[in-house]
Amino acid sequence: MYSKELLKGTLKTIILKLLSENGRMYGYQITQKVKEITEGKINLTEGALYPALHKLEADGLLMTEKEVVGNRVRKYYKLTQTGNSKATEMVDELKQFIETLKAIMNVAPQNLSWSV
Amino acid sequence: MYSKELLKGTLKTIILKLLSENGRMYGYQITQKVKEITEGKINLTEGALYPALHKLEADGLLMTEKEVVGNRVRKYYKLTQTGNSKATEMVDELKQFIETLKAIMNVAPQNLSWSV
DNA sequence: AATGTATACATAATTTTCTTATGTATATAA
DNA sequence: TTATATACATAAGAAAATTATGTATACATT
Repeated sequence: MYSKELLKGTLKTIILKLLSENGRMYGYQITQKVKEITEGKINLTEGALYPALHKLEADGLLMTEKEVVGNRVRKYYKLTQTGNSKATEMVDELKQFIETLKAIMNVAPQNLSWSV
Repeated sequence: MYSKELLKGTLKTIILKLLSENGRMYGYQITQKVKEITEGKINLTEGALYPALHKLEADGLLMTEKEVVGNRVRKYYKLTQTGNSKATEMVDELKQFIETLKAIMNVAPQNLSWSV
């Protein structure tokens, strides 16, 4: 498990990315999918996930469908049209940010600018 | 410029990494160095940087040296021994986290598990 | 002389976004 | 009946940023 604070700022992008691939998903399914893909290294907590989903819905990026499975109500989320383009945008930005971060993390140790 | 929220959670690691390479740096220099390495894509604000530096010092990861340059006092930060090992640790964790994020961002579109 | 920009530090108010804890409820296995 | 898994939700609190502001020096431009 990673230090929790690394996840900050990336949660919404992760949600949008998963929905853009899977069409529709419900909350618990998202937590399980993330656990699966990351081999348990990222564990989405409900206290982070549900408020994020509600925020994305309130912002018009997601829409919901309720479905009764067994004796329970599941709430499926899927991207709206706006959400779809926003997903592409945010995923692209995150990918670029990742490259930028790598640039920082891999700068050569010591300043070699004086060497010939 | 990236959406600001992406930086969340990575600032301290960036600071520690830069200090582990450059020996010692002062605040303003750190902002300029980040701007340079990232080609302006990441812009550290003072409101984020200085509190982070103070926190790292309070936690014993950084120590300071004041130096008068011209007519101004510069405050140089450098890693303590604890800070040094912590830097390595946090950089490693961030690198792994980056790989995990990439795994999420690059999962194949659509679920192909039914295909032979 | 005044204005703007760069350098250099700092902090306060506010907002965002998490963590942690808690609550409700069904289903199943031990 | 107890624990675990499934499934949702929210409230209290903490952490970490943004935005705004303040101080001060130095230099270039108007």
